[in-house]
Amino acid sequence: MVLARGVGTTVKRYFGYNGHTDMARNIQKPRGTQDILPIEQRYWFWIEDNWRKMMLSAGFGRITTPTFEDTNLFTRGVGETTDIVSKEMYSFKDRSDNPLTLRPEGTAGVVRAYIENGMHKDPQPVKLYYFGPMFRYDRPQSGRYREFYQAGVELLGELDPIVDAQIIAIVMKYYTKLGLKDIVVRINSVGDAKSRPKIQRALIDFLSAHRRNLCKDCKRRMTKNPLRVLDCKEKSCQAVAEEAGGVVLDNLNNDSRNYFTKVLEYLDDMRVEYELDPRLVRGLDYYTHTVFEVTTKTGGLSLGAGGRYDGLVELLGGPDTPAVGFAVGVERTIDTLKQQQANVPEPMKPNVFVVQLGDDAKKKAIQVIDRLDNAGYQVAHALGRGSIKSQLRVADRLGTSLAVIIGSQEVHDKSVIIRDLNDRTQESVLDRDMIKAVQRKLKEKK
RNA sequence: GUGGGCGUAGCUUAGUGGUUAAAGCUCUCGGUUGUGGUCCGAGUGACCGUGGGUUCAAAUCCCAUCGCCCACCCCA
Repeated sequence: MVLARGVGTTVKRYFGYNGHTDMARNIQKPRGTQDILPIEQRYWFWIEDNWRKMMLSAGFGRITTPTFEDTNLFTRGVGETTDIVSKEMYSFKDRSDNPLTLRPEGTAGVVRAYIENGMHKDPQPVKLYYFGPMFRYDRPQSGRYREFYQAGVELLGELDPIVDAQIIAIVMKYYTKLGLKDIVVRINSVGDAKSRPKIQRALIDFLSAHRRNLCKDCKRRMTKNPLRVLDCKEKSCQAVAEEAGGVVLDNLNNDSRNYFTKVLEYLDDMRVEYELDPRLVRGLDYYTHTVFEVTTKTGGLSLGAGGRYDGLVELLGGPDTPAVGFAVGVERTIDTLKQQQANVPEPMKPNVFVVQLGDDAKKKAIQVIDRLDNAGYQVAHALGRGSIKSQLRVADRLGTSLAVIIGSQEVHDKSVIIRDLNDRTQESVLDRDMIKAVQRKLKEKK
């Protein structure tokens, strides 16, 4: 036996063939992507349905933009120095050498559509929402994927602190409606375009003075993107970052400060619970004024983030237009729903199961299924199975409480058996009374 | 891009050099006529991630590689 095994090994080595060719090797999903199986879909329905309902009732219209766009949209819009653009984009050339990129975020595309479709000529503000996949070449880890979904909302064409507050209020209401507990929105202001240079200068001055206390990443960030030092997690930087947050607020110009104060006032009036976080900074270049991020109170990954971006429309070739938006991180929100064991509705169970025995009964079953379906019932069956036993086992597994059973006797009698799967009682009714009988039985159960 | 952990059946795992790789769950069939959940019986199911090496002998030891998970960076 040992010998036989040895021979097999020899053959394998000699021919270099192990029964499978390279072509037969199983293909796996690309790194950082996921299959969302039927059992998971209840969460996705829940997220999406609530988003749609909330947005529509708040007067936002759905917009669907392309999954890929001209690469320049993102390099210009998101900012060349950002990590997203510099190292996380799925960029490629199509067969005509057009430079394209799978969208890494949703706002740039919406703004492009706003401009391209002349929506700046519509009554302002223009209120839009979307739901769809985004792509970033990240290293996957918990709550992070290369293809991930965002539910987003954008309000363009209005500069008023009330709309910032409204967006925040509406997304907090959304998270609450999903069933999440202990969530909080952290909020900050990064100043308007005019106060930006002053803030930058003050910040660089301040950081330079404390250079020796900064980590090497922050020394690099200091000049390139000083705001980013504020949310450095390096312990050595914490103290400096804390103070630097104050530097930003101190250097807001009057407009920015007043704007921010107003936003906070409105939030208080709306009784939205928020946390002022002078160190909150967003990773995209286009933000101005208000920035905010939603997390659970225990911290962790952000469930969504947003802010005001008054310069973006103009930057992308449109008229000078203020705007504010927010994006929900769908996977992270679902993770949190699970962690908190939130009450997410289960998919509808079938309420009637049709069992058939024999060829004639199977043909009759098709008609019975159709009648039940037309009467509005969720009908399940296992027409491919023969025995009553295996069919009823399926009915059990599905959790159906009522079965309609058809054998050759019933075909002959123009009747069906209606069986209550909970109390194991059953009765025979004529075909023409079937719907009525089913209706009565299901009513009893409620 | 950097660091750590892990890859055995669809799932959860046992098996650390020696017969034909083991179990639970799942799945399929059956437990005498046309009746399910529990129970009982049987069966299907494993390129032991992949490639190479060491050895008489490798799931087990070594190297490489790929994949998954986690953390950093960054971000939703």
